[in-house]
Amino acid sequence: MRQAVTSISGWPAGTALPAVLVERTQNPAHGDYSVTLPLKLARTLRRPPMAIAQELANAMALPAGFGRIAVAAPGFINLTLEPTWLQTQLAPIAEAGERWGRSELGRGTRVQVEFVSANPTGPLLFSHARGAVVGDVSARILEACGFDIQREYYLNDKGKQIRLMGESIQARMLNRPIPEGGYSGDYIAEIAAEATARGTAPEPPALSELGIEWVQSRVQEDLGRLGVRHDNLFLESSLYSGWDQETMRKLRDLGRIVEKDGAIWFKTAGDKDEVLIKRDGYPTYFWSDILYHRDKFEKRGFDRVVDVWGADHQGQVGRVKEALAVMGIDPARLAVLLIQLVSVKRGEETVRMSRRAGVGVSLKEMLDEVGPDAVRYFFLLRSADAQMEFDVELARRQSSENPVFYAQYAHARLANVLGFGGEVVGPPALERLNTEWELELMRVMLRWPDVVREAADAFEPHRVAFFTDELAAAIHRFYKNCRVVTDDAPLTAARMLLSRAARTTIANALGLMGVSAPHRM
RNA sequence: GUCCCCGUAGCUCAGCCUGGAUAGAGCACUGGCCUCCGGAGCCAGGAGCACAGGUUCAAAUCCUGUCGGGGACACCA
Repeated sequence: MRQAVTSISGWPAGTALPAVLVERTQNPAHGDYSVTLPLKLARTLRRPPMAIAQELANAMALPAGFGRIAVAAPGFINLTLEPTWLQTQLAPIAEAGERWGRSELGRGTRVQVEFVSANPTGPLLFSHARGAVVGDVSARILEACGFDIQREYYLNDKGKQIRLMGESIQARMLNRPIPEGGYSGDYIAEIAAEATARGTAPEPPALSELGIEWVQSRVQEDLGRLGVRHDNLFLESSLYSGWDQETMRKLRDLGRIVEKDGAIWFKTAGDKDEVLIKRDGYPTYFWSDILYHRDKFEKRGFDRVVDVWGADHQGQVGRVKEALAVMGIDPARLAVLLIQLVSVKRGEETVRMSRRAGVGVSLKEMLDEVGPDAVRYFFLLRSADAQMEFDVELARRQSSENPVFYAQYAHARLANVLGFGGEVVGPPALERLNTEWELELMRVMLRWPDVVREAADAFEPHRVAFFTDELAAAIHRFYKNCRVVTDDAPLTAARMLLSRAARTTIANALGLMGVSAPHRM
């Protein structure tokens, strides 16, 4: 938040006065907000920071809600929210219900979030779930901020790997050795059995099609259990019925296409060109990515696009953005979230997973073992750009050591006490909500709309998880220290209202993460 | 060799973008708390910014370098 000031002594005449930036304090002992401008101006003004702070503090006009304004060494201005103001916020929060924390910042801006998009050559690995959760929750957060969101799954339904899968199934059916680089997992045998049962011809094209269908139904099943759904399935093959030639023509006209060594290349600004169509006639992933992203922006008209990719695709980001820029599409409209590797720790054993290596623990297995809530919450307790270790034993523990239970229990406790308290009689004595635990709880939950907005701005869903953890702690402390239902009717009514507002907030936070908010556990 | 991410408590991680006032949490460990709305909880305790320079009134945060872990640099997908 910014405050305007009309003058600062010593500030050079004729130049614009700086806005006074009011920031949240890191330490609650210093109040809720602080201003550090005096420290920053001290040198320019050649005045002691404390004197500037004093002057500004006297001159500042503050919005409603603030009580104390204090100057502190070496030159801070500290602002504290008035308890009476905090208390009046409770009814609106409880009243807003699911709308509490939502905003219209996006104003209908169309954003596509594309995530998972795993090759349909095998069931999902647990590592895919991280992208699924980050993508899904990013989409939910943007929706909460009023953006118009489409969730898309990009399906690589053509190309070498798909043919290879068909050949692998065929080999299985005919009891021949698996081809070089082919697929040999148990699911290939299952698909082969299905093909035999259906009487599908043992030829790669038909088998590839069946394989994709089989794998996709498993993928959808796993994602469904995780609470993740997509609005649109986009087929890579659809890029190759005219759009490719049209785009090729455009790039040719722009002088960006060269042919050499029997391949077709994209001329980059750097010294290394990139292959689009290989000598064997197959397109590269780069070419598909160009066609696909041009389709998103130019054909379908998304204002912004968020891609959730595995970190091993890091090298692609720059190239795709360059190609977009060449075609006149502002690359800043594309945001790529690179999801770092996940390893699974089970006791002493650690299994590292890499999409490329194609080995590891299946998502299905983890869903069976720890359940969707723990999978989602654990992924969200890490920022996406850090590698992480997933501790299975901790996640599956149905006890206090598990952070997902801590948050859910806070919700269940409030739900329980609200039921226990029954109908509220008489007006609440809001002014009596003045213990440190009650005020702390109010302060934490009033941050909720900012948390949502910041998580949306930065595409950082983990902020919601960390907020949830903090809120849960404030709820547990309040609950332990302030008995809600007593003979004192006005106080009971006030604490019931506080409980309702807090329950609303934590329910919304859990909801935004796609984690269930149980009324009893 | 070039580029990207990471290095914070015994372990797993926030905080870094936008520098501020004693650096946070969970797990583990130690000691307390159930006549009372749910003890899956609360209260108390110790311990940390990889290293070296620089910028600044102020550096975990910005800059440079070093070391360590992971990833990317294919007519692979």
